[in-house]
Amino acid sequence: MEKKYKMKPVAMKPVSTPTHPTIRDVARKAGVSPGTVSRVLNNSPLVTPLTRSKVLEIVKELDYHPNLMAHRLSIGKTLRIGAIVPFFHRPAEIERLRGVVSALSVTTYDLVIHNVETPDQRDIYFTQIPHRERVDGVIVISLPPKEEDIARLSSAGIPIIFIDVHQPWIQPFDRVTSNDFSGGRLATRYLISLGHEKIGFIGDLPDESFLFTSSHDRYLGYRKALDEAGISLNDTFIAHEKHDRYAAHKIAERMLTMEDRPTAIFAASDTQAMGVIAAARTAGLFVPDNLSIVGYDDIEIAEYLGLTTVRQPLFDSGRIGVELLLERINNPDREPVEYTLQNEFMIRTTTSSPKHLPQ
Amino acid sequence: MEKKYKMKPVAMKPVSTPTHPTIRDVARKAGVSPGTVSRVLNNSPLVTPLTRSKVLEIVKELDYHPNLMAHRLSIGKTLRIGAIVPFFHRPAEIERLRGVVSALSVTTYDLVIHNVETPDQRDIYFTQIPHRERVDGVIVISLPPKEEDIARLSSAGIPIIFIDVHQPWIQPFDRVTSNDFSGGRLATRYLISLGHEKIGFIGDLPDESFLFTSSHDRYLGYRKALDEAGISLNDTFIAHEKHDRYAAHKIAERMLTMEDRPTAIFAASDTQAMGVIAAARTAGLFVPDNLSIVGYDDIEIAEYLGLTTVRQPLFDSGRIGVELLLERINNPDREPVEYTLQNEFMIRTTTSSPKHLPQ
DNA sequence: ATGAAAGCGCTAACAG
DNA sequence: CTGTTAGCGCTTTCAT
Repeated sequence: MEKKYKMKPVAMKPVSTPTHPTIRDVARKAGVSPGTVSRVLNNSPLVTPLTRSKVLEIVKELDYHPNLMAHRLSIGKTLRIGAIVPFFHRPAEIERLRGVVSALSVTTYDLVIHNVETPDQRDIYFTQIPHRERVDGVIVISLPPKEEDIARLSSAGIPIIFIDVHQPWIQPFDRVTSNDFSGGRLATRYLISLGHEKIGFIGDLPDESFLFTSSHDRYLGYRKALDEAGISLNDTFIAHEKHDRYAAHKIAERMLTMEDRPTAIFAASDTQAMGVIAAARTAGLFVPDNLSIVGYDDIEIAEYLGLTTVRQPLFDSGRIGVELLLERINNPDREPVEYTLQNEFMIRTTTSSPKHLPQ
Repeated sequence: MEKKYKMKPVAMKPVSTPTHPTIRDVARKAGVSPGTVSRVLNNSPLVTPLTRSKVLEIVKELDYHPNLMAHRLSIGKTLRIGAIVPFFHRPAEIERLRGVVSALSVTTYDLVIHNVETPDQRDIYFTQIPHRERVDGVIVISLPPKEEDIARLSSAGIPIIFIDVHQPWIQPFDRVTSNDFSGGRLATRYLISLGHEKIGFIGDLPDESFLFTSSHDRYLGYRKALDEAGISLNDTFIAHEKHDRYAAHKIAERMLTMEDRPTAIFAASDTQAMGVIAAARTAGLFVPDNLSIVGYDDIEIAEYLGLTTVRQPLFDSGRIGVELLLERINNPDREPVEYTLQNEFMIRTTTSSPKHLPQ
């Protein structure tokens, strides 16, 4: 009755579904109780060295591995961190993610990545992810929630850290930021200090769907610096285009072939600065003698290109974001903090004083 | 006895640890059994439309979300896919990962990423990850296991797919590949067809630690094409350097300033081709008139640079990898398959017939 | 220091 | 169709 297949004991693929040893198997074989096995596995001090070593021996012998899901259900934590990140192939986001991955890799937390490329996806993730039944905390990178999402997010009661998000309504949350306005001002001031007065700006289109603010803030910094230097704004030197090398290239080319062209261009990102560099070449302009170029971000390729740029600590933003998040997980009642990272200005070879060519 | 704190029922921060509604709460409030709630949640056809809607109503009212860990423990699956990927900031790996993320985003599986930057990490992940208690399947990207790992990997009995791994000892596993040898041959043949005979090659250093083969296979393809065309190998036209723009730049510069320099260079990756482009500029050579350049991969920036290159379907490799993996998860006994993706040759503007300059 | 037993929240027979 | 009842594998009091 009990052994229908007694005659063919090896019949049903015994290998392909090898039922894994559980904590009970270990316990039985070690001659202890499951509780004790659990204790040694969790480094409880309440076990005799002898039993501990005995248990560990059996663990090795059976090649036992604890069941993750059972563990997590039992302790009431998911040990998962969700990351919501837009355009996760972009160099700057990748660099932030690397910081996150790196910091998380030395913990027991898993990272669950959600890539956002459309506003729809953004909305989905912002409503679905932040539930304690799914993750213990979430890291939002460069992606502002809508103001109307805030209530839900905070009532979800789950720790959230915003990296590179500046909307005022996220103040109830932890955040790590850097100052785009001052970065933009810094870059522009440097060009001014070099003697430039005709300074162009190329940044992103005003963004309705994602509410990104970086490019605009850098633009405001640019205006501020000009204003402080008493240089009046020239609209033909200012362009807002898609965040994209091509678009930057095209518009820079137009700008550089004007009668009265800028002698320097501040691009709101290194990606766009690359477009400007190429445009200079197309226009027959030497960098930096005929045109100075400053970028923003200091993505990996910037150094290779010799691009002068405003370096924001991308990797660190991810790393520190994780740290703050884990702190909050352990101490949910702490006041929200904002951790501001300092930019660094990287002077390389795409900038110089304007050389006056023989007319 | 049972209610020690009867007099102070609201005392201990009731908000910061809001105990979430469980399936029982829903059941009770809806006047049904937990089983029934579970059924509607899992779209079982065995529920009356009436009770279903009733239950769903309560679900919404209570803002109930099922506990992931409990669900997964109960069904005996982790619903997790592990990805082991080296140098996950590199454009080609990112593109593969994007394919993976994209394919997984429409499933219930989570992706757990493990970034490998050292042989140690590789070893750790190859021994720890592949356990059914942790993930339901694993995707290995561009990272060959050592031969000695194979036994453990297959005896772990967990579905694994290798993307871009060519070692013969992984044949027991599913894999998606593209043919680097034929890609290298293709690129070189094209240059030959253009009339080039002095064709340089710049590829990676022979790699001891990770056993990467792509660069070497492309090199073999290069040699094959030359051989087929009856062109004899010139050692001074061949360089193996770190996988890196700088290194490629430097070595290309040396190559291009030789007395007898190549008229074309095939770089084993677009990244290295970028170094060659820059070196040409440094050396005062116009591309393509004075120097033709072919890359490999077709990473995003290649199109922008107008780089002629061998396109391998990176995104698709990830996407298809996921598909094959999920198929195997559902059908563990299927024969191992190899899915070979076709390369595509992208002719752009860095290649032309060699122009004979006036000596 | 260790064992026994209850329970984490869900699913899946099994009855009815 | 729905309710009841065992688990899934681990942790954690509570006794001893």
